[in-house]
Amino acid sequence: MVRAGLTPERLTLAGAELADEVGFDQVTVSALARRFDVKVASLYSHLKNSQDLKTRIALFALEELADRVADALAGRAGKDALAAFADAYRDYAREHPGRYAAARLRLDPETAAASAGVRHAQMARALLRGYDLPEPDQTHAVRMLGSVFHGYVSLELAGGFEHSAPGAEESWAWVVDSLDSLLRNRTAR
Amino acid sequence: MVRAGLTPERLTLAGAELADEVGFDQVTVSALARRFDVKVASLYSHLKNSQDLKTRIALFALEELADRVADALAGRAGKDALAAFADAYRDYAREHPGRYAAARLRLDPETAAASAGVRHAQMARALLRGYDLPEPDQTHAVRMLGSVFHGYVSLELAGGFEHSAPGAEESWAWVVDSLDSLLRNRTAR
DNA sequence: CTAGTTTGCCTATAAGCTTTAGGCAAAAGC
DNA sequence: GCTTTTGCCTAAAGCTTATAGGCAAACTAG
Repeated sequence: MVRAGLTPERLTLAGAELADEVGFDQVTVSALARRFDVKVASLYSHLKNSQDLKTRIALFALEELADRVADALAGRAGKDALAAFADAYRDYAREHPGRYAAARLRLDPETAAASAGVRHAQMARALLRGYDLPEPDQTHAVRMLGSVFHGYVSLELAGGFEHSAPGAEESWAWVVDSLDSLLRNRTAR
Repeated sequence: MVRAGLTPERLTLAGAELADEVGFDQVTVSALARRFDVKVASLYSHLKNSQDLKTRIALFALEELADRVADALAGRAGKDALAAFADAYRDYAREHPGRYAAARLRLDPETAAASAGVRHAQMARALLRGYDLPEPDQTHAVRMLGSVFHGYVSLELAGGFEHSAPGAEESWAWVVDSLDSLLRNRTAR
């Protein structure tokens, strides 16, 4: 019989695609095996277990998202950078809802410290340099940006803005604009 | 044999408690049956299925949280009301992480329309009356508040603020303060 | 190029969760 | 007290995770 050519990397990528299609919490070792037309047990040579698969997908998504954000940020500053950062985040979540959900998986501290999550934090700080905030305000601001972006995207994906006007797009612009003026104000104090 | 006295209400409450103990996504019909020392099949006379259980817990949590927010808001206005609203939200999530997660379950439109989710939206709008925003800004602001509160709480629960200074408490105060001044500024325009 | 080793996917199996069908006894109604 | 209703039961099937052990394909050496 011909071998399927399974590797942790291919399984992770396929898992990410599966997550986007059916939702991250519907990603199972069984479903992944079906997708490769292979018996379930075969995957356990490449993955420790189901949790391992999910962690790999999460790390993959964190990397991919960090790359996108980095691209978006390149050569921009101030409000322009803020909007690019925000959009990169939101667009990724809308294009890849399953991967986005994966990126929110709680990782154990060591795994998190070695993940692209670190880059995310660094980029947020780089972005905020344009607003010249003293500590601890900068940290507060990093947390606020993370909260707003994650919160908005998560409510939007959950369909929270679907059944009312104005559209999610307009509110997003308003929110980004508000954050910009907020940060500029905080600088001035 | 003595009957256990199962009802949908008791099962929902026990399910909420279970969610707080082990996490909302670990709530299973099996675990609930164990908790009542009853066979699994017995629960299916009271619950349509596993999804039904989760929906009931979600609706319960939405009600409970709405009650708390209403209490917190009573007799307050302006920044005082904003802080009370924010704290009610965050405190509930920290006391009842499982119920909080349940409250974020995606409901089908009809169920959502009949849920306490409606009250949440109304209270947010009531809160914002103190800032005197014209439409569509008020809607944008409702969405922003929801995003920030949900985002912050969700990141905090996920342990995102655990391994760095300053504490989550201080950033929360900063965020609430920022939102207040942001909203006051928006009014002035 | 063939013999030995490693590797990859297999079958078999067990245990847990969901859900349905049908049974029997406790509680409620008359 | 007798009947009806209700509540929890056993049984069973299908799906998931996970482990153990087998056989053949692919690599590695001589």
